[in-house]
Amino acid sequence: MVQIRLTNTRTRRKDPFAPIDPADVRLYLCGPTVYDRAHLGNARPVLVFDLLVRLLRHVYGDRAVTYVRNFTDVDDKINAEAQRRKIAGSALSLEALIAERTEETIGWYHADMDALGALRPDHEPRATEYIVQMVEMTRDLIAKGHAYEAEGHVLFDVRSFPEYGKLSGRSVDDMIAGARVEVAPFKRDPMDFVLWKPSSDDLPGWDSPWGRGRPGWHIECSAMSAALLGPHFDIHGGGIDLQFPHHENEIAQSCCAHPQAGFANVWLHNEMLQVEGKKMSKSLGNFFTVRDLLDRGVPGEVIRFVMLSTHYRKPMDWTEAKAAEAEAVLRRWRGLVAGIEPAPSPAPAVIDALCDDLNSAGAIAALHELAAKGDGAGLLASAHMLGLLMPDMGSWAEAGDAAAAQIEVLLAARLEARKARDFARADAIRDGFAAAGVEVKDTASGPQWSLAPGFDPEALSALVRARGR
RNA sequence: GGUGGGUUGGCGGAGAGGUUACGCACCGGAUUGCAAAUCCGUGAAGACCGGUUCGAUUCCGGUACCCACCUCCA
Repeated sequence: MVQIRLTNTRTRRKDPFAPIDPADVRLYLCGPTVYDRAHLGNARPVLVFDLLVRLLRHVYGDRAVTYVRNFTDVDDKINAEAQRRKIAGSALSLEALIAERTEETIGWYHADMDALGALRPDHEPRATEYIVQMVEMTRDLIAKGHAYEAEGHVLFDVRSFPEYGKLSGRSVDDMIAGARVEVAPFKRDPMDFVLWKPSSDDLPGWDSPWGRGRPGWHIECSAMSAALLGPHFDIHGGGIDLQFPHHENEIAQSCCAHPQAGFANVWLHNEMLQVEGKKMSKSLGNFFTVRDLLDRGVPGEVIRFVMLSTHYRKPMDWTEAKAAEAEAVLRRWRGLVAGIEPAPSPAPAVIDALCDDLNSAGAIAALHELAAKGDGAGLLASAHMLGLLMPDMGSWAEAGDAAAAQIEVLLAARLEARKARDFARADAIRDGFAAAGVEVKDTASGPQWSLAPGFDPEALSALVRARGR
């Protein structure tokens, strides 16, 4: 069996991956807060974990992997959006407005991630479905002396957990010295964080031993991972920005609630996304969602390819140039594998690259080499390993039947003109193809065509009409 | 101020203590009515300063610059 190696944030090393139970490899990815469309940065951990899950299933078997990704549907941003709709005159109750907002956002999220070829996780728990478990875990943490109640809040006592800060390499004292922590008067220590907080009447809330309230952000992942994967599982991940405080706090909660379990063995964090060399932000005007790109005609497969062409632990720069290059490569490859059945297994070079800390860029290089050798079957099987060249994701690269028929007619006319040595006429058709976004290649076995990025069906029709004159 | 990451050829982007990464672009050749595509081939690199070593772009130390996190954030 091949050996997978992964860089573990906890150990700061690339370690051989050894599952707790090879028959049930368990992963948890921190999912989105469902208050708005997913932006491009949200897609990165999804694609990294998608690749990881595909690799784990390849190595350990399709049924031997359990992949959990949550939806955070308790959040002040969701509440704010619901309140905005209420103020705007909605007749629905606040609870109904919140449900409406989260439902539609989850629908968008599924549609957008599906478009990128990301497999759905085995479980997609919502925070609101696990309030009971969160309350129970909070109660347990108080009983074990790791949390305390103060003014309707329940706070985690960071000083009760000596390991606090280990994941992110910080010490509580250093962080306090940084003087950027919010000091609430009822906290024993400025770094203590909220497990439960009171809700006013205009906010969603649940009954608890500490009154009507709602959970803090971090407790949901501790409660849901324990419920679905158990207190000890294999891999936990997300963006590097979650390393602190979110994952640090999850570790504190889970390890204190289940002292012997160990929580997640491997912590996997992806670096952040940039756009044209700059941080993606609303203020810089370079902020966009996955849907924005899809609507602009950038195929999901192209987004996926660009994302995978940079190693997950490096900052990834989204540029128009990369998208154009990716599109050209995918068109060429799709042409190469058209009508070919995939080989029985992916190329060893591709598996080796992926096993080496998910070296997707190295795997893509190996795909290039397969393509250069003309090994279409190997290319197809190996690309499938990366979720590329999938049969159901190629419609963007294909012409409709009508366009195909028109192109065939024009190709026949050009051939006729060339036979008659009427090169002016033949070249006019060729130029027309180029203008319409149809790429024609004259090969030894006759002309082959494909669609270029700017394909224009109108221009093609006009070309057919012009030929009649 | 604290923590972590980065700096590779024209551009993108990997691995490896010594042997071509790979892709795009460029250049030369084959091919073509001329092209495009394709094929063959050439060239081009590792921020800076030290150290270890027979040998470092790869390991170690320092400097500079960049980025992220430390506050909701993937």
